[in-house]
Amino acid sequence: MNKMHKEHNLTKNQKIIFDLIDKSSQPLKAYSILYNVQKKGIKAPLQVYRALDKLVEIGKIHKIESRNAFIACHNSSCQVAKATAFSICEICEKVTEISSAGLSKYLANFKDKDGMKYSKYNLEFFGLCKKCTLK
Amino acid sequence: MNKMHKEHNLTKNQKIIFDLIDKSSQPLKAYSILYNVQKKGIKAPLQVYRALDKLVEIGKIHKIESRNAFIACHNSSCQVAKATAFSICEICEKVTEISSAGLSKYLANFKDKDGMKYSKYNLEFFGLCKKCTLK
DNA sequence: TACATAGTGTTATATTATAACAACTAAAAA
DNA sequence: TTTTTAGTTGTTATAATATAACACTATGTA
Ligand SMILES: [Zn+2]
Ligand SMILES: [Zn+2]
Ligand SMILES: [Zn+2]
Ligand SMILES: [Zn+2]
Repeated sequence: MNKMHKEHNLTKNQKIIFDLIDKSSQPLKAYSILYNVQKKGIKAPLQVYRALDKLVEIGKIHKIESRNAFIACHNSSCQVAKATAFSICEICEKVTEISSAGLSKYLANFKDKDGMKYSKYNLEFFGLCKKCTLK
Repeated sequence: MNKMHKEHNLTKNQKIIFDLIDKSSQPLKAYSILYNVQKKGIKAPLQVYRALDKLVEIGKIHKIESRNAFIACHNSSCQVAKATAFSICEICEKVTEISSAGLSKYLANFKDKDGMKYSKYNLEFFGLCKKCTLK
């Protein structure tokens, strides 16, 4: 069976956990994931964290650092595991992955004072989502 | 006594903890701070976290989200508490606050697909610092 | 003074994450 | 096929990070 670019054969635990995150409309926290997959035989935190680590590594999910939560990648899984940007609503906690060619390009090419370029970044914007702005 | 713009009279605990962070060459973690200020009478995690929360709020320090660690602000304390950018070395863990007018401007004006602007952001770049690049 | 606001000290507890080790599985090398 | 290897699993225990709740104290302001 020939693997396509970026295709990863998830293991059982990885698949269970990815499916849960992927179906969720908001980021999920590790222990909430644990609670939700216990009926499927995943009993310990470490089983969850191991799957999360792997899924992050291969770019199927991203960690929202300011929230200690995990969201499925929606940028075609994900050319940019190393270059992530999110908007986070400070009221309802809705999180959206930003996919902007302009932004990616700007940040990928950003050099600091010393002329140093970076291999990876994570950007989190905070504000109010549309819904919460109208309230 | 008239307060100047951005001047904050730190309380005893806030001052102890700010001084420690300010003197440190790298970001400090909450429990390492606790350990280091116990001789000064700060005995419990909550005393540390309360001071940290306040110092973050007024922009004297920033939290490095991906590291759960705290660093003193070096952008004149800090016009940009709500707009932070750091570079993080993935080998030696050195963290530097980036102060780039171009970057600030770009991000402050960034609008997503829906034309939404954000009131706040945090950006963390990862790579190798100069020293570690040469090794 | 009286009141409000913020900070303190304390104990207990919640939440997030990793260490250590034995066992299993799949794939690839011999 | 057997052997080896790398990766994953299941498990118990524990480390690291962060907050709840409550009584009390300081400080500024009306
Ligand atoms: Zn993505
Ligand atoms: Zn919202
Ligand atoms: Zn700053
Ligand atoms: Zn370095």
